Amino acid sequence: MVTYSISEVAKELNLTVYALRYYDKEGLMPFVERTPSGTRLFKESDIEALKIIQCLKSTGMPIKDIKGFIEWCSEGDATLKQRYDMFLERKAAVEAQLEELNRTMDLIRHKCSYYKTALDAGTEDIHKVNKIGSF
Amino acid sequence: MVTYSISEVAKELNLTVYALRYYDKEGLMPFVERTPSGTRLFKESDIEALKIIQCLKSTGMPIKDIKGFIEWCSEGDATLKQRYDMFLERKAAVEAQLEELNRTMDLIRHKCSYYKTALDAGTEDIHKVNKIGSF
DNA sequence: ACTTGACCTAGAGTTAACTAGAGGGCTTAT
DNA sequence: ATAAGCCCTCTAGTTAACTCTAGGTCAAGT
Repeated sequence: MVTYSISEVAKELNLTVYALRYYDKEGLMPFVERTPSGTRLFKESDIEALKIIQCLKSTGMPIKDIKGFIEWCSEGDATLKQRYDMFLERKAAVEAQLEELNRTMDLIRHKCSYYKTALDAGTEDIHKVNKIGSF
Repeated sequence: MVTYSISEVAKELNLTVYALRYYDKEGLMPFVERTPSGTRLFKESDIEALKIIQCLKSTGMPIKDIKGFIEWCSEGDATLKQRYDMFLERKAAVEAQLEELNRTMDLIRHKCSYYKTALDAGTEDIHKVNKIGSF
């Protein structure tokens, strides 16, 4: 079976070996096996699991909660409902984040055009004065 | 002129008075005036500025950088280009975040349907076994 | 006059998620 | 057999962004 070293995995997933070892210490990777001398050997399936972990992290889920999910995974079918509910909740969280980020984007775009206009005019006054001064 | 107390502003913007004072200490609110005895008096325009600050924060911009922007604002038209460029950069950052969040959403949705199927079947094996076992 | 409640500053404490350094062990090429 | 390069653990340090506490001021109501 093909395996990967910690630094290969780090490179592949774009994170540091420190971070990977930290995740392991926090209980996010109980499935990763070791050589007799203690070196971690990552399987393809471990890398897939780490991608799920990265996904959950990017929804804003704290590592402790991700650990809980990993534990559910190793408890088998008895925890299917919890895991399903967790993903539904994550989905709602991401939807909310997307909404907020879109609102943010609107404001940013508005500011871009605000400053474009001001820059073309050479002064910000164009925005302040006109309302009163145009009459 | 209508003014607001720090706790009114905190409630309005959905943050704590601690956070507001922290922002002030970090130089994000040099424009907020005080009574002779030192109490902050927030104007309507201050609240608008705080909304921009919140917007920048939600793009992932650190407070130190936001402070830099606030300083540019008080330096007048000489910094128009910097401010414009900053918003363009923020726009790119948010676009990248939206892209990642959408990728995340895809995976989450996939997991939702994965667990829905498993839950209906009563076991996760439905996903593992079928590929080999269905023949 | 005095109590209440909101305000203030300074500074210490908290939390999450790393990040780094010390000290040490395999494995491989010279 | 020894040096290089990667691996390990343990523990301490870092950073951002708050969060809280202590000790004090001030204005309004009773």
